[in-house]
Amino acid sequence: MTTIDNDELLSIRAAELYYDENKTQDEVGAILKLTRWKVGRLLASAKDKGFIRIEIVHPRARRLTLERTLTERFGLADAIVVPTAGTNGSDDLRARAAQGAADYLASLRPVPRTLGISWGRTLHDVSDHLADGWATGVNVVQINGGVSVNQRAGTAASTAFEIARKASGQATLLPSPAILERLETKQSIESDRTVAGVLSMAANASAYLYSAGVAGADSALVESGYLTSADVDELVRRGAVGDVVGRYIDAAGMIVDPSLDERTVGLGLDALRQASTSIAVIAGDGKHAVARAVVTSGLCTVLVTDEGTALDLLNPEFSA
Amino acid sequence: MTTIDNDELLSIRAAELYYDENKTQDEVGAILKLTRWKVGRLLASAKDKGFIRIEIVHPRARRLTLERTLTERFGLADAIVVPTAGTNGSDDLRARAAQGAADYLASLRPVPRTLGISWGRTLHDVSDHLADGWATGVNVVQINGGVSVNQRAGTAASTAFEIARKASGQATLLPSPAILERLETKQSIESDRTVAGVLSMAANASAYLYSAGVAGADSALVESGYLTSADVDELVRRGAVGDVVGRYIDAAGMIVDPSLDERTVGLGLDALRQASTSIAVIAGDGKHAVARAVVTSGLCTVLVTDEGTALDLLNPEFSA
DNA sequence: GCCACTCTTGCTCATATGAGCAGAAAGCCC
DNA sequence: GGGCTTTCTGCTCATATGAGCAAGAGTGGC
Repeated sequence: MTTIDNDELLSIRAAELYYDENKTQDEVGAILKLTRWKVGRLLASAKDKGFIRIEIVHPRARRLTLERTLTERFGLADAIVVPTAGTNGSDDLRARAAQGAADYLASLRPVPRTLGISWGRTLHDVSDHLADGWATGVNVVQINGGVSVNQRAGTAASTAFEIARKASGQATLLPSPAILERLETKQSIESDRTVAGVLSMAANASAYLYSAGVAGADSALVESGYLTSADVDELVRRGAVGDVVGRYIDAAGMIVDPSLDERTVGLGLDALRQASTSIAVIAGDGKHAVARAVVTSGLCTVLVTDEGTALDLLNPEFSA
Repeated sequence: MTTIDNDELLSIRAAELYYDENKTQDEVGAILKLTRWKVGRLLASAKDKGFIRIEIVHPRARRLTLERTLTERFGLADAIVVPTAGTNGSDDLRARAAQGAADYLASLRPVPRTLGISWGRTLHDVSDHLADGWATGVNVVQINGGVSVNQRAGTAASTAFEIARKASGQATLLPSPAILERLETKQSIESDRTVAGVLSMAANASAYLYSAGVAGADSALVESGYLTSADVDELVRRGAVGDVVGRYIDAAGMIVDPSLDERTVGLGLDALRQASTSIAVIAGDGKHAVARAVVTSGLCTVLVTDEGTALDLLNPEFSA
């Protein structure tokens, strides 16, 4: 038979009486024929041997310890980690992270005058979870192109409008495709007064909020028709792990295909890296690699993610 | 967006700081700008809304609340419920229950002078988990037949010897097949002096310890060759849910096939029902139905089981 | 607007708990 | 066995927490 230290067993019995039956340490002592100090010590030992697990089960709970470790390890200004426990599939998880991002955004001080945002499912979820009046007078500007190619892009516009409306601010769309076929077209559209104005507004935003996509056939850029899935396969072959504001990066956070990148309209990644507040919302099991690339290459100052992704980031596989 | 009461959210934030970051309620109050009394109240509300889950993770932990409910609901003398959390498959679960039964047996007062036992995988596990010297001078007697048909029955003997050895007592085997083909053979073997002696010893045991089998092709009685799987199928068709000391019972705890039962050697079920201490060890997802039959028909005074079975027993499906 | 009612808040006070310490017990080396 | 260190035990005392209460803040009826 398995031999277990007798004190260990006692500490379990004590924990059962103390936590499950809410008896006082004194009462537990009486039952187990121990002094109440001994009981206190047994409980303490059970705790630090990890036999007592206290979990906060709530969709809006957070994992503060993980958050602290993340900020320290990657030099972030802040991290928000939502728990995985009790989620039903990735939609649920994304919704939790979106809620976390919404809460964070609402608590951000100073309140940003202008908020630059990307678009996509995650951003749409964030707009959805923001409360009416989350702030007042925040203007929202799109930082990458994608209007009116199809419905998906339509939600891009509505995301911006929604976030702005709920903060009684103005939304400014970037009236341009995400990626153009020819460099010249891209250059001329960028020099158009309207587009240039939006881009400069985007460049001067006080904070950024964006998500990241996985490099794969279900990528938003493929669904929106800017790239074919063969294009994405090729990018993956060249090391792409995902896209950030329409730009494909590799594990080191470097642009995978510069010629493609030059034809992509919107804020450059360096602008995100230099921003004082740039919030990345990246959650889901499939996004571990992009999340790592974003965080390690300094693309964000604040990361909003889920427990699983956070644990993966802290996994010692890449540590010093 | 989902509307959640603001106090609820605050109580979650408070719980994170209090439980995960072990701050004092005062410190939490300072952070959330609340008085320490408000924090106390928020924590209390989080607790009773069930947002705080405290779990004791240890193979030898027990579920005292379930145990109490079981004893009350079914009028048992005692119940032992081992947790399911963290088990790897049914072997692990059975091992935990066996450990629980061993612990219970060792703590039983008064110490039984004679212990009647059945045999099978579960009982073997119990013998394995008993500590050397779990008691002194306990004699063990088999209460149902099954010696020397094959190895499985061989372990039947060793189970008895092991339990007795560890308590410095004698083991007495029941030298008879479990089931005989003809009633006359059964009657004559029972009247044999040796067998009759063992049976009377069994009938006078101060406590009984047995398990129950599921009525199915993998039943121990089939594996041991006493029944064919067709026999068992027929028993199932007639309402059998499982067997106890070699006797098949239905959901009401009644003998399914009296003519078969008359050819079965060993203690009758009524003897178990009248015993002052009869401990049933029944664990595993497949055994919910037998467990219910055993408990509701008063076959045991003490039930050792797992969380899943306990919850099934308390499931209001059969309640008043 | 005013009263009766309930719900919430901040308190006092009793109790439960953890830190720290001195003596007891148990190993351990010789 | 004697002296040594190390661990364990039961204590005192300071602190953290929960129960209970009275005053305050809302709320609805009229």
